[in-house]
Amino acid sequence: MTESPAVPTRSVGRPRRTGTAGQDPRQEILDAASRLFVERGYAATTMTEVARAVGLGQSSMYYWFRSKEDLLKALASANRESLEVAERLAGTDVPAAVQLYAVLHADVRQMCGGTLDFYDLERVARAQPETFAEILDDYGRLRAAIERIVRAGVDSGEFALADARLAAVACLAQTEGVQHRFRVPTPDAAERPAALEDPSSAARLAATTAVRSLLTDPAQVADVERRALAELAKD
Amino acid sequence: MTESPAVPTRSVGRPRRTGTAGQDPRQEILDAASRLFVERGYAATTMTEVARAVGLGQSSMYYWFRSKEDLLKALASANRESLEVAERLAGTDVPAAVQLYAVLHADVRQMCGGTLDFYDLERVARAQPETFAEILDDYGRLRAAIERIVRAGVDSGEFALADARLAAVACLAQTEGVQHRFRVPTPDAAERPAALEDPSSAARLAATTAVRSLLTDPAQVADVERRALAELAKD
DNA sequence: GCACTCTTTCGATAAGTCATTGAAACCGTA
DNA sequence: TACGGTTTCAATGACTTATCGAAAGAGTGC
Repeated sequence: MTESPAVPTRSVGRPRRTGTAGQDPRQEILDAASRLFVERGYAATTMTEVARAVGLGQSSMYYWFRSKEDLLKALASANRESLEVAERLAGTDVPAAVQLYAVLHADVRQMCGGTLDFYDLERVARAQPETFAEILDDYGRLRAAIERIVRAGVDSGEFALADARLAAVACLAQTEGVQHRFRVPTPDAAERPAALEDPSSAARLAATTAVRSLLTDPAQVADVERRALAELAKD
Repeated sequence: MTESPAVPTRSVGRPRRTGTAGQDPRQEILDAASRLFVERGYAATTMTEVARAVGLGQSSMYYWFRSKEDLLKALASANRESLEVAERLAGTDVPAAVQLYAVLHADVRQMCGGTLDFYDLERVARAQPETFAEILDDYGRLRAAIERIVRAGVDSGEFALADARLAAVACLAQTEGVQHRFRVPTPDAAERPAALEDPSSAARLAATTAVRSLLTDPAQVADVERRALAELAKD
């Protein structure tokens, strides 16, 4: 019986009332919070509930995280995958439509894959701009990148004439809206369409819709999608 | 001095500590709440703040409204203008693209004109389905109406082949997303584009984008817009 | 002037939230 | 066995929504 224990239950510090003991409390808190945030949403989840889920008292939560917002921040994947995609494709001769599709697809996939509703995160981030400076900054850079791509597409004739700034806002509104609808069942409680079952499907819907709304020749959207997915697979 | 008082200050019931006296406290509460919800958002506004704004004590709020959600509900315009538009155009020979544009335009205009963020309202409504049954029901009917229009458009050849259910979700995601971005400054704190200054502009952006993403021939969107706005002006 | 009702407001209070603080409990080690 | 480091807890504060009974006025009939 000299095996390494399956449950190390490392015992440092005062033991818990519940008797439980995790090997990595911080991670366990993140896991539980992640689960609960998905189930009930950020605002409706209390620190007491998260604490109980990992066998801790409410006040002990604040040993591992300074605040509830801190917990949220730790769950928010800071660096947007979509930004990396945008920067990787920036200098290349990949058509603007393909670039836009790839960026939007990556954006939606990441948002849907995470445990947080984008709008929840946005609300808290806007209330604490210093704490979430990195995330807010990333958002601005993503918007600027999309704006550049749209402008390039208009110049090359791929996209119909449009206000690039407005088009970028519309693209992001689309991705964020689809993300929300992916995460939250429709208000009328109708079942979620099968095509919104997984993050990739949601990403396809949002990217296809947004790119199609800009294309001069919408028939090309299938081709654009194919090439964009190929680009994304290059990682 | 027998003039009707400019400020009736009707005096029924125990006088207020503040000395103030409104002629229609319920309406004054709604006005103050409306203003504060726009400024700080629903969640961040406390009943105490609303009470103070109208010169009442916190607990007196509950004489006029059963709860904070009740206050929200009173501010949420129950019947969606967009639904009336959809029903009015339903049987006519107005092209599907025009119908869709008109419905989405009306939807966004109403959402942006109101004082509540759609997502705030949705969150509360989902937590209290019985109380907000009417609103949730309206949402379902709107979605169904959009689905019908999309289906008709695909049949007539105006729209490219699409899953009507999914397309409807994408349309609503677009309108809701644009509404949110109209209401809340972009997270990166960049100034709001001039074209998002008023509800009608936001409505045009969302409707144009959504309809264009469906049209077989996107060049027709200008014409569709013209006809749709003409239809809306018929009221 | 005096009860009586009706409307409206208030103060006190309950229960639940996030967050802080100082003490307590356990480990390893000198 | 005393001491420092780590982790937990109980107690508590400030703030929130919400409830309750009492209180303060107007109007009415007498």
